[in-house]
Amino acid sequence: MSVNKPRYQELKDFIIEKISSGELKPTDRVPSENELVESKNVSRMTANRALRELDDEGYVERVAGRGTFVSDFLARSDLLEVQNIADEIAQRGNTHSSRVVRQSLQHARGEVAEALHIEQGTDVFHLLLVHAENALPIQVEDRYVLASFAPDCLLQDFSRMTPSAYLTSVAPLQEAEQAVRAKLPSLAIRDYLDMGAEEASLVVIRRTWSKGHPVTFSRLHHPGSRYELTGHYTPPGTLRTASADVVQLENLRR
Amino acid sequence: MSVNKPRYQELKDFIIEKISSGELKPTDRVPSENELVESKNVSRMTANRALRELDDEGYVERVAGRGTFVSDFLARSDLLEVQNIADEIAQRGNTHSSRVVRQSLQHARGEVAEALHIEQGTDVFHLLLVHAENALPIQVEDRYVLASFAPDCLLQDFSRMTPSAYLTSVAPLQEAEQAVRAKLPSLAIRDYLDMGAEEASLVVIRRTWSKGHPVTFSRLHHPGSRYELTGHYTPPGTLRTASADVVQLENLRR
DNA sequence: TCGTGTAGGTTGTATATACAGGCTAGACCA
DNA sequence: TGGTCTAGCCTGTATATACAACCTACACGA
Repeated sequence: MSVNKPRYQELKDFIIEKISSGELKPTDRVPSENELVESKNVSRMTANRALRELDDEGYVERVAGRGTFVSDFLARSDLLEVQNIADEIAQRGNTHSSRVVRQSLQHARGEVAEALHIEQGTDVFHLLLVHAENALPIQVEDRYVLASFAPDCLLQDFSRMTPSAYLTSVAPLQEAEQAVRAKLPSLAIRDYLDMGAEEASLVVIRRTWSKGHPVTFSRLHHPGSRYELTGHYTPPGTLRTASADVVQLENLRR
Repeated sequence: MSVNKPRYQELKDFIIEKISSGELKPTDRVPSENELVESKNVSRMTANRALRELDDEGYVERVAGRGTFVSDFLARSDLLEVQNIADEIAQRGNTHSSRVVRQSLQHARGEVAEALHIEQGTDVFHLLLVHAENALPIQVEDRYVLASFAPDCLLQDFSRMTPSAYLTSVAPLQEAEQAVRAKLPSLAIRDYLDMGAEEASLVVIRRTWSKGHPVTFSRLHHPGSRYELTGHYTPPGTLRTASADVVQLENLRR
């Protein structure tokens, strides 16, 4: 254990703690370099390095002349881009619409309980939505949300705000894990997505964490003939994604 | 155009240029901070920032007391990890084997010519391999390689070294773009992969750049019932995460 | 009232300096 | 010969200082 960590790292941890605890929310102003010089008794260059690295890592955004501000997760995170299909569709200049098929309280069982790290029978909300791009169905969102995480989930109108937008408003999502599979769709899925008989579906299975615990588990079904996931790599290591004209999401990274 | 870029950025560009031009190869020693102070007439802190950021970005690795060295692309790039299925299989402790179905010179047409940004009829090598994990077929690699990029491609024994390992030995691959799709396999693919009649395939379509030009285009077909792509995201913004690799489905079968 | 100008805070960069700690080759000694 | 020690290079961090550019609120004047 590094008992003696560098002072710039202490500063970074100090800021990160304020962000992840909720004391500092997106768009909030972060102490300026000079304020850190005062309060933390460090030189300005040390404060500068801490804030600059937090900027590089995406925690904050800095504007010369104005200050340093907590990043707006909804606005800039690629994680969110992956999650919110409404934004993806809007980015392509198309119209998003969605239909809520189910919005109910259930007791978690089997795979869902396992994925969310909860006991069998724990309360979860079950959401089933069909998302459409220009009226053409493009995704079936089959989602389970830990009830204790978002108690007022049943009161939301998810035809107006997507579940992922709602969930990120409840608390910042801090980690996500996903798997992509190819499957033949069930009859129900095929029906929702208006798919042909000889068509495969692309399924994204995703789990999202907040504050160290998984809070939602979802299966996103897409018609294989109309949907693809795209990714773009630039070495070394880091992946960036760009929007394309086709229906797209992005996956992977390093 | 930013005529005046910061001096630390000039230093970074200077080093990156030496790396991508091949003048500095993986594991080669990079000029030390003090050497840059001398040769570039900057302060040590400026040289330090340049080298430290190159380290953060993965271009180089620094060892206190020894120096700064060019990263070994093959050893650490996730781009490579994603590409070389043999390594992925080995990482899971399993045995990789592959069978070369086709290894021939062709004239590029249609989609291939378009993907590689070349004229119709330009020489390309066509490779078709079946990769197996513990003797179970897992991937059909259908790859086109720009002939001028790797002239001795037909002489290679790809049952011993995978095409991607060979290609990265010819020149570092600097960029990759991929799309993931779900499809019903053709009869040939289904046969190669030993798939059932009611099974979808997961297809990764990838294009890789070297020195600013696309040099290979490939379609990687996987059996949908046995394989998935996984990814792991950690916010904020920078999806700097675990490798995106092909993983075998185990307990997730239903 | 409305526009202009500016003072002062903020980030961005660059330098000089200092000390700590890691690593290695070569000097030195037994 | 073989082991030890150290000088000298390297990175890692921290500070003090300086100047530029940017942005905003507010005072000022037409």
